[in-house]
Amino acid sequence: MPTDRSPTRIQKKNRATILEAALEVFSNHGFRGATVDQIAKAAGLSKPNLLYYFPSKEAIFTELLSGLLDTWLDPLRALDPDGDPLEEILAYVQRKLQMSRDFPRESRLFANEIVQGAPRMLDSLSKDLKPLLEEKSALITQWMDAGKLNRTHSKHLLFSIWSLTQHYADFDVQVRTLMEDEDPFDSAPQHLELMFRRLLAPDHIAG
Amino acid sequence: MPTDRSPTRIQKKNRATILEAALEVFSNHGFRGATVDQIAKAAGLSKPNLLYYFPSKEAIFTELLSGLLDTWLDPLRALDPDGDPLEEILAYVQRKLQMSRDFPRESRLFANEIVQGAPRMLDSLSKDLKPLLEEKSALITQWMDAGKLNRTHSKHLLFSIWSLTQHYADFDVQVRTLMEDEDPFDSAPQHLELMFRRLLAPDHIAG
DNA sequence: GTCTATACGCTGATAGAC
DNA sequence: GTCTATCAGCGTATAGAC
Repeated sequence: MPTDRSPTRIQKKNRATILEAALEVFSNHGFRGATVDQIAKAAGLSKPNLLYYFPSKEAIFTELLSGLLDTWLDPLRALDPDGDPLEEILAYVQRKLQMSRDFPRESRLFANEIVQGAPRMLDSLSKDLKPLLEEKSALITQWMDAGKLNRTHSKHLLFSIWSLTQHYADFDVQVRTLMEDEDPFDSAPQHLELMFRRLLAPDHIAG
Repeated sequence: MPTDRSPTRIQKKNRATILEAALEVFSNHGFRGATVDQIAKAAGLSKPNLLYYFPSKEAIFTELLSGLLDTWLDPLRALDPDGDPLEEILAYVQRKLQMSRDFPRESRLFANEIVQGAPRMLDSLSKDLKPLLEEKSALITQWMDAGKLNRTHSKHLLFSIWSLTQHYADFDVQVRTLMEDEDPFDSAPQHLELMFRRLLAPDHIAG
C-alpha cells in the first residue's frame, strides 16, 4: 500500500494511468462487466501491481466517479446569471454537445451507472447534482418570470438538454449505424440550437 | 431440451415466465451483470431447470431482444403518411413517452445494450431499425418539403424524440431523485408537446 | 420435467519472493 | 514497487438420479 504522506511522482503517474485505463474499460462494459485484468492490461500493469495502488475494483470505480463528476458539471455551473438568458442556454447546450463529442467515455460511464439504478452514485446525485439543479432551474425560472425566455418547466428543460446532448455519446453506436458516413456532430449543433431557440425565444407574435 | 414439434402448454408457459423474469433482471443489471441464478429465482425455477428450456444465458438474452424489438418499434411504424403531419409527430412523441412510463424495463434493456456498444444488437440495428428510420425520415422530409412542417434535419428529429422520451425510463432514478415527490410523467407530456410543436409548427410570421 | 450434485473456467484479491 | 504463484468464491453449464 502506498504510504499516506507525499506520494512519489511515480505513484501519482501510475494512479493516473490506472484511472485513465479504468475509464476506458468501465465506460465500455459497466462496473460488473469490467474486469481488473482488463484494466491492468490497459494500464500496462500486472493485476497485483494495480491492486497495490488501489485496494479494490470498487475503490477504483468510486474514485473515478467522484473525480469526474466535478468537471462533468462545470458546463452547467458556468450558466451565468448576468448573461443574456437565451444565449446562455444555447451556449450551455453547445458546451454539453462538445463534451459528448470530446469525452464520450465519461458520458457512458455515468449512463451505464444510472441505467442500472445508480447503486454507487445515488449519494452524488443527491448531494452534488441536486443542489446545482435547484440553483440553475431557479435561475431559469427567474429569467422566464422576467419575460426573457418563453415559459417552460425549468427542470424538464434541463433534463431535455442533458438527454439530447448525451444521447450522441451514450447511443453513439446506434446513431452512427443509422447515419452511416455522415458525422452526427456536423449537423447536431444546428439541430439543437434550432430546437432550443424555437422553444425558448420569447414570443413576438401579437395575440 | 424441449422437443421440436408442438411445445406443450406447460413449456410455453415456462418459457414465457423465464423471459419475463429475464427482462426484469437483464434490464436492471445488463447482460454481464445478470446471473442465471437471479433469473431462475425470479422465474421460480431451479437453475438447471431453466437451462432445460434455454440452452444458455446468451440464448435467453437474444431471444428476449428479438422478441421485444418488434413491438418496441410499433409506435414509429404507426406514423401515418395520410395523417396530419404535426399531429402525427406529436402523437408519436406521446406514444413513446407512454412506453417509457409503462415499459421502462424494455427501454433500459435496450439502453444497457447500446451504451456498451450493442455487441448483441448491431445486426438488428442495421436490419430492422435502419430501414424503418430511412422510411420514416423520408416521410418527414416530404412533409417538410410540402410546407406542412418547419424544416429540420429529419434524422436528428427522430433521434431527439427517442432520447427525450426514453430518458424518462433510462434515467428514471436520476429524474426521480431530482424531482423528489413530483411525478415526472405528470409534467413531461406537456413539456415535450411544447418542444416539438414549437420546433415543427410551420411559421406564420410574415417576414 | 425437475431436482441435487458437481465440473470447470473466470475473477477478485492475497502471499511472498525479489 | 513489481513480479509469480495461488487461493477462494462465483457463475455457467452439465451429469445423472428420480
